[in-house]
Amino acid sequence: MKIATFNVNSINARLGNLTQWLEAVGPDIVLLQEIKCQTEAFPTLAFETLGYQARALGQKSYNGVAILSRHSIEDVLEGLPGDSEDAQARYLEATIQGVRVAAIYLPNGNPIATHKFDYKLAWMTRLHTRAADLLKTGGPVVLGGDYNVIPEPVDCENPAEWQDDALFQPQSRRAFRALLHLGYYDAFRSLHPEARRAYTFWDYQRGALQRDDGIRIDHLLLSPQALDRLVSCGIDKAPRLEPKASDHTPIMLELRP
DNA sequence: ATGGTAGGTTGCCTA
Repeated sequence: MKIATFNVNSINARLGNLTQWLEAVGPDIVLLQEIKCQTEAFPTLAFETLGYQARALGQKSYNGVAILSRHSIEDVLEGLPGDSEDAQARYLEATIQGVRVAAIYLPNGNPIATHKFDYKLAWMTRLHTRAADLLKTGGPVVLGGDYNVIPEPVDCENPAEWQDDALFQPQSRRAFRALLHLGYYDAFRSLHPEARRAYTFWDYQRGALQRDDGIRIDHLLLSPQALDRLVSCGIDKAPRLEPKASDHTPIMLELRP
């Protein structure tokens, strides 16, 4: 079973790019972020035509997550537990073929001297709690999404450039590491410990793509039971090179049955 | 030190 995560930066702006990629690659499950539309406005029909069911959790203008699946989507959880006041659409969880999956759009957190960074860290604390609960089920769990965290210096081309950025702050990196210490595995890093210049995001600005000035911030975290089934994991750079591309590119893994 | 690009909304915010 192939599971991918892809921050599309507007589902409507990316409909052509995304459907082309789905047809070319044929993932079983796709975890989407930044759909940037309201739940009811999600273009479900376009995906049903390609054989995918869809579940979305959106809001006006910003954020928004969704799950596409060739298999039935069950036991959906909308929103990250832990703060009933939080209206931002950043978390969607479901069971597909016995695997518990989550589409995560972790807050960016910039600028760091503002409440936005506090919100990011608080959100990561809530994610930690939820991730711990999911581990206790003892089943396969795949937490995929745009974590907005550069885990290590090797996960960016130019660490100095990110020194004052929320994505590379010690607190952000520590909170990401804490998820691993719970017992989760970074699928890409587990299989490719020595990989360099393995990026999932290149800014639209300053010719970042042309200079390969990227960062690895889209991650697939696996419970031990999912890791046991891990066959492969890779970043597909091709979509980022297409016209009208998202600033992110998908990362995908395969689980054996 | 600044501003560069993209998307959605609306006269600007987020990334």
